[in-house]
Amino acid sequence: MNKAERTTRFIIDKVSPIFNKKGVYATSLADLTQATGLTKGSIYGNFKNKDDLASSCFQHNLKFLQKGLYRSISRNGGAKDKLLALIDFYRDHYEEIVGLGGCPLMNSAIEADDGYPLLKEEVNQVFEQWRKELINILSQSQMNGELDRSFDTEKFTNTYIAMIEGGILLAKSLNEPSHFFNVMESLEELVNRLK
Amino acid sequence: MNKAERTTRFIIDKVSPIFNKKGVYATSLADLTQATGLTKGSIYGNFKNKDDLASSCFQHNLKFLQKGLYRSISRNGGAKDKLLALIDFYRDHYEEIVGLGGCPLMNSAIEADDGYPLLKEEVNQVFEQWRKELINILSQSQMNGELDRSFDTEKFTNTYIAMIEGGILLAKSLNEPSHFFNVMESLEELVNRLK
DNA sequence: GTTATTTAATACCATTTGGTATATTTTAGA
DNA sequence: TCTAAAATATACCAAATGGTATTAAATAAC
Repeated sequence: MNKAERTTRFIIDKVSPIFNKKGVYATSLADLTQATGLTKGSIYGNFKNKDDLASSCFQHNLKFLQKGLYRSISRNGGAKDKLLALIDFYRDHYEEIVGLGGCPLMNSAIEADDGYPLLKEEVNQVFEQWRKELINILSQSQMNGELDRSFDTEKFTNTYIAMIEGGILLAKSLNEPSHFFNVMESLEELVNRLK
Repeated sequence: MNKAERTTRFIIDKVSPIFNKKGVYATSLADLTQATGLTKGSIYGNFKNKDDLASSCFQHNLKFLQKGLYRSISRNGGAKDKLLALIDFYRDHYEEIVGLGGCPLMNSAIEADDGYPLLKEEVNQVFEQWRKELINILSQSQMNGELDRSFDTEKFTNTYIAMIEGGILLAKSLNEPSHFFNVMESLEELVNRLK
């Protein structure tokens, strides 16, 4: 890893939480130079522009959650086990997510949704990827006979995602982690009741 | 209603959806003059500053949803009926909410959550008000005997709110209303299953 | 219709914004 | 160690920002 790669990573490490907390637009270059201790010239030597940096940071912020997703769904067991494992992942890392400024997918979705087409496209891809993976394990579970064939996999997937995101929103806003754990309990019951 | 009041309302009408879509910070005074056809001097004659205007617009954007809440919970019947009525309200007005730029509570919560303490306080109050009202009708329902006394009213309330907000987020981001209706179906089943 | 007052438009301000061309320093290879 | 190349800092720019003091116009009371 040469110098440039090292600074590139350094910048992403320092800047990612700021983008996630304040939003890309509201974060000024001055914020970035202050957070990194570098100058504008240095930052723009490693990134084409603010959007380029923002995109890298978005992907970086997501890596953590994507790891959790893939670790959960690649575990042994049926669909229920995987879905419960993912719930546990969110439970175990709730404080970490809050510390980083909340779910980057939600934050970016809100910032991007009316305007900001570049970021919006990235957000959509991640949402769709998430949906696809969940629908997939539920469908497989239907073929295995674990779940009934009449079961609406997409509907459940949308509900599952909505509960996680909505739970984070409510709990983080009110600074009351128990609200999130409440929602995760409900979701757990929903998963356990699947058949 | 004198001239000043009329322009004040006119400004709020024109500006509220912009604030909700773009966010307060990302909305420039130029956006405001363009949207209203008025000049900065005129706008600042009616509002102390941008934050003052943003606060008025936030309240204005919420009025619509609050009306839906209070119409639903003041209807005749038990807790289930009220909760189902509110779900129907969100179903019936989903497109309207999207057209306005999404749920103002969610949008403002995300923008306010790290920094922007003024808006954050308003967001928290609305969230708490919503929670209070739902917990209230569920508690009353427990006393009436409609619901079991062991039932966790707060947990259900948090889940209910999370599903609505999460559903809007997912569906609006992917521009797929059916995702929201999916989540509302799940929520409806959850309510119907209460006992 | 005249006038006092309220409301809106104009013209301006200092500051900050994202971005860049150039100069300097640091790095790494010979 | 010397040097070419790469990485970083400096100094600058035009445009846009939120905000305001002042001027002009519209309103409402008499």
